[in-house]
Amino acid sequence: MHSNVHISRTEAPSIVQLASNAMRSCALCGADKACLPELFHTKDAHVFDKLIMGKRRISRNSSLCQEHDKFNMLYVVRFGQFKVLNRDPTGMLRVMKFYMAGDVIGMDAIASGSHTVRVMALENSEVCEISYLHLRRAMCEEPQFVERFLRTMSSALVDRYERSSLLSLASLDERFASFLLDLSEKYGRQGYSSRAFRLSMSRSDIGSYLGTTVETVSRLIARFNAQHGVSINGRLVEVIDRKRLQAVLESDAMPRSPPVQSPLFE
Amino acid sequence: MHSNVHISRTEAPSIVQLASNAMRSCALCGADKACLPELFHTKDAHVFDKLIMGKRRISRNSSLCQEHDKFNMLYVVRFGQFKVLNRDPTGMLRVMKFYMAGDVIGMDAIASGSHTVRVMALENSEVCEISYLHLRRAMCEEPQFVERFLRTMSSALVDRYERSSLLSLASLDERFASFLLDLSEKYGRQGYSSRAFRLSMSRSDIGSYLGTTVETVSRLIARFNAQHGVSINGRLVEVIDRKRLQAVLESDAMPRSPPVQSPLFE
DNA sequence: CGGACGGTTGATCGTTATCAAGAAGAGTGG
DNA sequence: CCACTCTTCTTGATAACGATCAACCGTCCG
Repeated sequence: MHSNVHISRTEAPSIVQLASNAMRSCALCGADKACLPELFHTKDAHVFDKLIMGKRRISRNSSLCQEHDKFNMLYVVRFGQFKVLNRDPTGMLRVMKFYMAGDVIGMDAIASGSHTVRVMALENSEVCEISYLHLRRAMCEEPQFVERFLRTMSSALVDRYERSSLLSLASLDERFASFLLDLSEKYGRQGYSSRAFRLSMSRSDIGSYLGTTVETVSRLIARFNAQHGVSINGRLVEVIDRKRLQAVLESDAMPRSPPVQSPLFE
Repeated sequence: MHSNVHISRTEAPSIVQLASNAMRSCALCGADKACLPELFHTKDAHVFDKLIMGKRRISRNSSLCQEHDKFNMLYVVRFGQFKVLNRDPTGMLRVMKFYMAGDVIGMDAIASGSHTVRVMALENSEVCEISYLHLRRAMCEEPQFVERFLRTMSSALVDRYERSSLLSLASLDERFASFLLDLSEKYGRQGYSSRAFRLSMSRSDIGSYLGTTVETVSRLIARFNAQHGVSINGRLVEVIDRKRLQAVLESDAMPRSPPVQSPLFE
């Protein structure tokens, strides 16, 4: 039935794979549109090329790095997807974040010199390795590089409130709608369809990310298919009626009451 | 009764206040022990001093910065405390983080050039203003400064998973225990007592941070006083039995304990 | 004094975790 | 290609936890 539902996601990478070992240049890399949205800039391409130490394949379900691994390299996702696992205060591993092409991995480790989270591939993936040592050296020589890297870290900071914000939502319907819309937007930005895409994570990954259980995710999906303008079949997602999906987030709307519980002032 | 429960927290700052306008040097600043745990390093003090553009007082319940404010300055908390408010996907403001002395504020804004969150003082507070322009200039001149700043941003990254981790915890008991232990540890690192301290945030701030309501926070406190080795009276917290508090988090840590599951009964 | 605010407590109801079982895929080896 | 197994996913029944609504208390402030 819906067994070969790959859409077009893996096509571009698969073409590039053959040449990938010989090809270090970002300018020539087939992934350049999706990749390095902040760090990369065409006029710096020659500088940046020197920093790419190599590429690394990570097969589905194996880890790019984990807690306590020594830190040498930053990684930029070339193609594929990853999940970030971190321990909650009771010691359970939870999914904190999903990475896609162009995302920079490893900046957490700069502070302590070793990685703080496990990063696991959701599908067969490839990353570019960037030597942190070389990057720092490059920053001394080309000061505009400093600014660029600071911006990259800064937007990672902003981004980290995302799941925290999502978990603030009282109802799971809101969380799930928010999750889907966010994914859709990310696929859109990558140049894929934001209307139809394939989930690369399991139901239990979704559950972990949303702060709930597999069973509830299953029920959410059933209910969203029936009521909220999407069609989720296996891992294939189709956004039938985006407005209806967005409405889940706006339903809470009490017309114009101050949404905060902080004192009025001014 | 417990009306003047200030413990010793504000003493050191209050001594410094008088001289604060004249005194820009980190080396002379009374807050130096608590402040700048990463960015500051004694041998760089002379460089760093040049970056401090001034100090700024923020009175209780007013904002240091908010969404869309233009970004010029980073701030380092000199004394006092702040909460960070961010909008969840439905538009409600939620408490994402509490800042204490030494924390660096504003790094989110580097990417976009404007602030992304509201930062509000929980008590009368003071920050050092650091010109981002000057900081970048300093980084060009003194390369080891780059490394230091990257480390500061990196540990901010690690830190941002904290609330996300906390909200992953299923039960509110776990979240609240985690919250208290974390606060206790932070006060300890600041040189104050980790056994007794004063909450500077309201119950509803706590509720927002923990992802619950004021009422539930109230009930949590009552129950924790009775059962979990703490005494919380108004805003005064005393950790009576730390192990008991920690035990709340360890309840389900190990693989298989012997609960009641047996189909046989007597 | 009255009103606003922060905090506590009570009663009720709904959402969601949990336990349990079964269905559907995916991988493996014959 | 099929039979087997293991994992992932779905569905059902039940109970508990926490949100919600509502009332009340104490404090601060004009």
